[in-house]
Amino acid sequence: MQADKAKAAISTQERILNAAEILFANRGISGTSVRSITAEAGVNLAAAHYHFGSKEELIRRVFARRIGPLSDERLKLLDDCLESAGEGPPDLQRIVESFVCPAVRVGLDPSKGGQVFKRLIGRIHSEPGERISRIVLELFWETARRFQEALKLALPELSQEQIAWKFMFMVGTMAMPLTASREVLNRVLGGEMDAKGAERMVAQLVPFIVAGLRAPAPPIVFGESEDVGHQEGGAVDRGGRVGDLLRQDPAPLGTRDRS
Amino acid sequence: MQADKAKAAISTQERILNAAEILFANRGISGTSVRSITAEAGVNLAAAHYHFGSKEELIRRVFARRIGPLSDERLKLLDDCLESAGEGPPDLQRIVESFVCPAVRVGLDPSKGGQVFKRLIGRIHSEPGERISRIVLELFWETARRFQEALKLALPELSQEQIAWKFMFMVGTMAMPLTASREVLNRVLGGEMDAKGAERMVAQLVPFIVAGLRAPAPPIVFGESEDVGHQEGGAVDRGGRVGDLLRQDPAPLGTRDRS
DNA sequence: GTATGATTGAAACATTCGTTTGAATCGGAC
DNA sequence: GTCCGATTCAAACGAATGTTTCAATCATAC
Repeated sequence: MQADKAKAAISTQERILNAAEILFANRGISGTSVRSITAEAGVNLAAAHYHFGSKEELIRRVFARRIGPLSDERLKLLDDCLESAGEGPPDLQRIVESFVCPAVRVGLDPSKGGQVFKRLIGRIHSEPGERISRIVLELFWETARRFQEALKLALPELSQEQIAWKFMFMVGTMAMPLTASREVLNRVLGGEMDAKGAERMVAQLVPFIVAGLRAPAPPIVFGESEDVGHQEGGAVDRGGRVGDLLRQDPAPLGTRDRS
Repeated sequence: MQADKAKAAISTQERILNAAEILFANRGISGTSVRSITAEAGVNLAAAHYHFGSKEELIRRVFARRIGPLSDERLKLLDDCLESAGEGPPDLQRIVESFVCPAVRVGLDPSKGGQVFKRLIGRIHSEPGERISRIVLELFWETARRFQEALKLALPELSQEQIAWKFMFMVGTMAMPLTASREVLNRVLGGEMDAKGAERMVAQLVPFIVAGLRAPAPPIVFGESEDVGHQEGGAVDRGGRVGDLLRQDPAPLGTRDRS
């Protein structure tokens, strides 16, 4: 009874947002119609436009509802990390965990949509298209800025551009397992993906990112080759081979006929 | 004249594929209509269905045209790498370069669409939706399998699951800068993104991935805490804090009201 | 030249899209 | 009860979607 009441107490707005979230996560945004959202929500079509005005505004609300709390938690953890670091450089791993764990945890909670939120969060960082990326960017930008600042403190030897790229790599590394469909995950992993598997994923993910962030990158040189000092770890470009690889004949990727 | 002839010699099929590629990269797949493709290509609407039968088949052809040569080149570089390694373990950095550089180079070539192909390649690894991910998966799967094998040779101490996750991280790390819209890139980087900037990006990207792959990850434990041996690099989970972070109260991300 | 098959053209197909309309219904305030 | 704003409903709007049709056109072989 109480449960029924609670269920019935879900407002039309929330039901629309919940349905939209599920469909956005599964079919993408352009691939989801307002009609399918209202049908899934069990409400009238006009209700969507009555409460949100337009599909674009509905999209914004769907993402904002999740990005807001997500950003709050990320920034709270980041603040804790920065505070306990005092004057010294903050702990890199804690910065990464502050960014990654809140996003992943939502996918682990079985009481919620489970995979649904996870893929939506993943899509936040991967869904393209000018309109959508602008929505996400404006909601996500403050968090991005704060974490780049923190990375700069933890890795003071890096330039601003290097920080920006590394931050982007971090986002991408995290977004990929979150975005991937269950089908792809099962195929790549060769088995079902469960909550425990997700936990093991994070256990791999954080060290991966931390090591990547710490990796000595070649200074921004204007020549191509140069004896880069520290070979430790081997993660250093060896005399411009990457540059060479990038300058090869690009024909096989170009206008080669494949009619 | 020669140029005109060459221009005019572009078949209708190719013009459709080229236009579709550009629009897919810029607006996404669901966001691109067949009409907009044929309009951009300057051909009749019916030509698309005459040559490709359906939009789905057109999508498949657009991606196959690029993934094919891309996979060929990736695997060729990988074979070179494995061959020169002989019996011993292959060089990890060369494996990464074999995977990353062919994908990035296509975005550096100014004679082609430039950003266009790059974003399409990026989208290959990020565009979701059951249909599309299945298309990409079947085209990409062989390459994924081969590179995971190579990673297993280079990192024999890792389990199959760990290899799978690390491979996924590598794909995500690479896909993010490729997928991101120019607007996002400019915002994050604080300036225009040119060919030289892309080259610097790869110079950061490869060391990031290599270090991430090499990062000692915690063994798959069933308890939560344990003294992990090598602290080198610090990229090791310290006594289950990640696990703790993942098990916190998830309320702020859940059904919190934000009407 | 004609005949033939491949390709293109303009138009329409039925369906779905986002959005709007106006009447019907609901829940409280008075 | 009456009133009124908020909400829901069925229905329709025009535009856009993927697809099909069929005549017109092209290139080429005869």
